[in-house]
Amino acid sequence: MIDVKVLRENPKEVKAGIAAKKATDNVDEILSLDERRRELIKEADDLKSKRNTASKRIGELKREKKDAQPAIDKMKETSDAIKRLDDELREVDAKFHELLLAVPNLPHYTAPEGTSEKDNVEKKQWLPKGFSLEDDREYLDHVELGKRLGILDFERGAKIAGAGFPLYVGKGARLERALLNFMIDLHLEKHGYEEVMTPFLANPESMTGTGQLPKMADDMYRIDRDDLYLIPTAEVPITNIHRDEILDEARLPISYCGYSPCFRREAGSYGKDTRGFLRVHQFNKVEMVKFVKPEDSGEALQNLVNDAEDVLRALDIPYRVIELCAADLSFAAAKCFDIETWSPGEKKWLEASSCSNFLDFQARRASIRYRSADGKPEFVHTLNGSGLATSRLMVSLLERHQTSDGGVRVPEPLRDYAGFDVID
RNA sequence: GGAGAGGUGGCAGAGUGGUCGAAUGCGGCGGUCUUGAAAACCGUUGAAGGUUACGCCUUCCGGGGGUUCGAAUCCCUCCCUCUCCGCCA
Repeated sequence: MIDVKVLRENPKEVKAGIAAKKATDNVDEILSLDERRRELIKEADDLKSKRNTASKRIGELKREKKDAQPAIDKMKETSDAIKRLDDELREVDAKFHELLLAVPNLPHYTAPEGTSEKDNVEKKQWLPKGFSLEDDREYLDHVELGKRLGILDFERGAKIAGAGFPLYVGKGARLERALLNFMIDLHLEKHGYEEVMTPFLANPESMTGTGQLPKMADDMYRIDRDDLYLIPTAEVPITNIHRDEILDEARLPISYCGYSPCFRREAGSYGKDTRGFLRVHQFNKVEMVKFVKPEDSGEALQNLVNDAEDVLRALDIPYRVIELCAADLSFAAAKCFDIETWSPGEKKWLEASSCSNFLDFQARRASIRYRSADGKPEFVHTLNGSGLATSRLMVSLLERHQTSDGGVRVPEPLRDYAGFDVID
């Protein structure tokens, strides 16, 4: 959530940020509601002050066994007036909050300008030794490989739940599990994260806290009778661990890492990237989340990206890092780097990670604060990044490490986890 | 799922219609004492909003709504926690 004070004082900047994100500009409406809201608060508060004084007086009269009726009759009018003002305030305030929650985070001033994903900036490319993107070798794609080796069964997954719900079989299932465990252990042991395992369903408050609601409502699976959502990412439960808390300054920075399945309806993207793992309704992901002091979030984002990259270097998988331009930033993000892995079978880059700095945007929505040295509670900055999502990572892994005879060589760091060196 | 009990400040725990933002204890912070520390004693110690100034006002006792001149206290509703029973990985 954006700071109302910023909105009041710099409406032009806010409008520019909204425009850069190609979001709906409701700034003027918010400002007029804010003005009305403050008028009502002032009027009501003044009357309440009166009421409190008179109320005390009535108490005194009663105790002295004097006639309090005239005072009570008079108070009735004041009370009615307060009720009317509070009723209107409630309406105005609800609308005000609703609109405020719909304002996206503003792009960070260092985020590249741009009008679409075409303006994203490639920051780096990492290729394994001896690997070339122009390799003219014939690569089988992951769907073909998975079928031949009997490790992925998309047809039966579809039978069980529907298209986009993958079924892993045999060494496929075990490789997936190995991958997840390897990534989690790497982040815990080498990068200093603390592991969490969270609920995979979350309530509307949590979804609003991280910014999935209200905007992404149609992209989530919802369990109507319990008013719960299946999480689209572990970012939601992990960030909400500290919702409505004031943390001790000494506890920061906090770095959590956790596995979760992710559920996405992918509404509106039917027919796009439908093959195999490219776009699925359920996938596995290891997520990293950080809570830091405001002055540390810039550096924390760099570390987050590096922690994710580390996985790919260890697995010897080609990747590149992209910085998203303002127009391509998600609703809550101020700055974001995507990591894309190379798919030799598809001959294209696949988004396998997204590392974002939200500044105080989520913290404000979820009320996550810390007590600073001078004793005043302040909002933390939150960040998160995939480290990484296995679905697309699995595509790159299988295709990149396939052998000339149609098998797959398991990257060295995964062998102990998997219990085998090759799939053939 | 059924029955019961309960949700109050960082924690524990009083408070059943008016002087209650809320006793008391613990913890935290500051001070006195001390060579230093402990103990003891004294003081202080929540958040949000409004106004704007460093003062005043308002709100907040699980969430929401209501009754009343006035609600932590009464009513309705939802959520959560605990105990017992049932079911179950």
